[in-house]
Amino acid sequence: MEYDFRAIEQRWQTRWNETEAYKVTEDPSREKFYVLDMFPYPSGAGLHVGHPLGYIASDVFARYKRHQGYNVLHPMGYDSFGLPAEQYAIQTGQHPAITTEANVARYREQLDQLGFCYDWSREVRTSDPKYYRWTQWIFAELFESWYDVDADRARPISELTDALNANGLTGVHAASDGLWWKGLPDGAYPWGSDFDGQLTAEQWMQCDAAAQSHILMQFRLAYLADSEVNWCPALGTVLANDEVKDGLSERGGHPVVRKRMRQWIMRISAFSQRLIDDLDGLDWTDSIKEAQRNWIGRSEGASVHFGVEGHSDHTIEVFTTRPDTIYGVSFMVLAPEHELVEVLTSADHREAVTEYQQAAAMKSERERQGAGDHEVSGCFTGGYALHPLTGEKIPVWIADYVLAGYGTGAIMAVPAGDERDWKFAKAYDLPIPGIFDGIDTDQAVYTEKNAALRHSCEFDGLDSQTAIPKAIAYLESKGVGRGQINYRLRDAVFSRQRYWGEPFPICYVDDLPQLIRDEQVTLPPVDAYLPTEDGDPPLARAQQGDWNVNRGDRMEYNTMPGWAGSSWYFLRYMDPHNDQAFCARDKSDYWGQVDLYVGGAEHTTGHLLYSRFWTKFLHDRGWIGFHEPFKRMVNQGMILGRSNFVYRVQGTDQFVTFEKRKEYTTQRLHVDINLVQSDKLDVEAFRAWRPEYAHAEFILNEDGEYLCGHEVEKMSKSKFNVQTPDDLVEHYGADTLRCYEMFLGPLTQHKPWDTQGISGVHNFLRKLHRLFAQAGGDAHAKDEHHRILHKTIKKVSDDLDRHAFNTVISALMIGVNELLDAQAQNAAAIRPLAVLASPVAPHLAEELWSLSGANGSVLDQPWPAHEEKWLVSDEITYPVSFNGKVRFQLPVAADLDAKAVESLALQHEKAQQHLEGKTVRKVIVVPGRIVNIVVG
RNA sequence: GCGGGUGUGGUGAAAUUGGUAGACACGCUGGAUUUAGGAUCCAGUGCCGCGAGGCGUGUGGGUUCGAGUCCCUCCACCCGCACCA
Repeated sequence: MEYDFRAIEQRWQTRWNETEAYKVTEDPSREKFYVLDMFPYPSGAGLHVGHPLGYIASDVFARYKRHQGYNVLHPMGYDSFGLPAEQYAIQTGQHPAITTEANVARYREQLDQLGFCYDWSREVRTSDPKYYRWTQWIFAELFESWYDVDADRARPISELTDALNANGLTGVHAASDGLWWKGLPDGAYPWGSDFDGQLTAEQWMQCDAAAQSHILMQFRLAYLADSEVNWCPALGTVLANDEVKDGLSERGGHPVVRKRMRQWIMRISAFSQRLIDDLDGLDWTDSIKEAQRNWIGRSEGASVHFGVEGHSDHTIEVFTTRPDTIYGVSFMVLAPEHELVEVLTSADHREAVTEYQQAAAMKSERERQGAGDHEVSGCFTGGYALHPLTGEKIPVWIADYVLAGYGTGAIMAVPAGDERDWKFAKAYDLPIPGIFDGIDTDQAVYTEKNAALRHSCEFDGLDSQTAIPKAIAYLESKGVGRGQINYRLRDAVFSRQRYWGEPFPICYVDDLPQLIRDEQVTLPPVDAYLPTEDGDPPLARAQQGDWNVNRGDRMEYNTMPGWAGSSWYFLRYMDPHNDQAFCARDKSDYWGQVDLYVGGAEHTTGHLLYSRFWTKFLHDRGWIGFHEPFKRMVNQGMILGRSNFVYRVQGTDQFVTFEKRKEYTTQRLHVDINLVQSDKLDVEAFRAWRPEYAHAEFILNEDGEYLCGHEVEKMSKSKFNVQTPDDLVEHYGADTLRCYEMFLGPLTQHKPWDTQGISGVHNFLRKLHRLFAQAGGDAHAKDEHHRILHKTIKKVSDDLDRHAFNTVISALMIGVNELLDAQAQNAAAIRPLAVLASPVAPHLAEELWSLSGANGSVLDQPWPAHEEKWLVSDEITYPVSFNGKVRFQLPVAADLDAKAVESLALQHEKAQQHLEGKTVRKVIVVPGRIVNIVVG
């Protein structure tokens, strides 16, 4: 009987659908296991062979856990809001929902043919109003929350209002921008210009409702503020930092400039320390954890206040990680945007300063940060700061290299100990006070921390490690500074000027945002998906009657960013149809954290950070019982494509074969891999491929063939090297593709895609099928068959436990080969093999299970346990080595002790040859492993 | 520059705690069968050597009876971050 994979796969997929084999429900009597894939954005291109790699791995693991008796949650859905559908809508006028629907259908078809064990009844789509209703709800909860720094958790805003009514801000540490009152609009507030943020209850009560609302806005976790954003004129939208690469938009590669806009912002910075600390408990790779830490960018140091000469009402606050070097300060630098530049600039420097500021503002982020070459530029303000310890006058400069967005936007420059300060001092001929004993900092900067300090008064003779805490204490005692921890992580801009995203449940009354909580706001239809002529986002095009809810003076026109919906989707799978809550607490208590999260490592830093942030928030507010979403994560490597090239002779229609390309001046062009077989080009197909090649002529090799060049690179449409799973499933079946992708190599490694090897895996499945097809009930099962089977059970189980899917396939191949050689024909005896194969080849496994005469579905079978008695053998073959080089094999009884093995080894005739004329210095016998004889 | 990772046959790779390096596959070579094959089966296949044997896990060193595995040095490549005070 042949292995008819088409019939088999069809039959069992139908059966699974009929029996709802993969539907799961909460069952407190069983332990749960949650296996999650990073859900895809349904792009128009469909899946290529790289996409399913992670899905297959997680599917294999989910099935394995199911066999082990776990109640396995393994859902799938779509991150279906996004830019490509919107761009397509702009070009064609087609509503993005239609495009998305079509793409989702295509994805589903491709996923279905691979036989995944997803519980599709739990499917989610972020663009479905029934889903984004709850994304909006979480936003609303964030809006209605503040961060209590002392309790280190988020709390309802009503509790802050209560505190303000009672005691003002006294005794309350609410996370905010440090100078929160500066963010208030101009208006009547019951305090003067010397207000320092210590709001009293009286002051709070004197504010009218609007003023109070503005004050509360400074503390909400989702708040409105003017902020400098990455504005992409071509896309008409704001981009997150991780959507900008080298000053260009990641999607489309359009220029990005900085612009101040009123935006919704998420106060993720309040969670910085927890986002760092909680990494320790996660089973993620070091590189992913390190990327999280880098992104958050904690640094310890001190904030120090410098006086301003002639302006006793101002101080310049700086952040430094090296307060010990404070006596080495010879100048200060402010970011060009720093608010004190106005104050400090003297009349004779005003023109130059203004010019420098303008030049800096004109530059894009890209030019300012420069692609590697950090040119020194700056401008003296003419103003002076006063050293907080010596009272010395210190010139104040402005320069590009100080960033407005980090720290306080100002630094104390210590050229002796900081590379950038040193370069700046050299460029502008500023003094470099030597503060390190025995080190000539005129010649080179010294950034290490080992040297003793000098010319530093109370810190003289100390190394940095010792001096830093002393310096902080000293600054504190003088009232000019304090220890401080700084984070690079900035609050996340949450507004996008796009159509295809979640609308905010917000309207404005007198420019004050009002939450809409009693009714869901859904996306209104618009006549075009572009900004308005006034530059408002596309939603501003909606007419009054187009909104299903229309309140206040106007609705919010922005939509939420892509990461909104993807930050909590793992929770919705637990309770996907709940219309009373985003997820019932008893459901999230049962399913809990994701036990295994599988996805690519690319672009995940932001996703993980935001998802962890929202999880912590929902936990703080008591909506869920855990504070990290993904306990364990595995990042699959990228599958690379193998591209083919043709070589066009410059300026002609002639194409020269790979071997002769050097004889001409040629242009290397990607050619569709479907026109190439084993690097040989089908020249007729090539002519037919594109009109410009219709008259192509070919310079062939000796064999009369056109040979293409090749290279391994990322799979992409533009490189014509995309392999879709569809052809392979058609040709070999889903089980073969599944096994092959697993067999390719370690899951986490990048690897080139090469279909040549697929026949080997297909062959294995055919042999497996043959093994069961020829087995009968009355054949005799020999001990050897049991030994092979139990060895395989152990190996496959161990390898699955450690996610070594490639060797799972190898182990099964070995088992099948050996059982065929040993003529194992007893159906009952080989039956457990069907269960072993079930995670990787589920369709065939069902077929084998039924071929072996068993009832029911293989899915419901417990995972076989190996029996130790079949693994022990009564004979062991020792490799015997001399000085570490193996010379012969020595079979002995397994229960022989080391001494006896040693003497047998030494007596062996081959041993005698190697011992001739030499003395035995030592004999090492490692029981069960090896014998090593040291001679000399 | 900083951080993370990877270097093993012609190719993808295996070797889980230091114990026979190259399992399992692909490819290749030879053979059988076949009208033919990109089908099937058998044998061979790390390199050098007729052979005995020697050499082999990016480089150089170290620890050890024994190193792909542990330590140090250097090299190459990939990924991430990057004027972060």
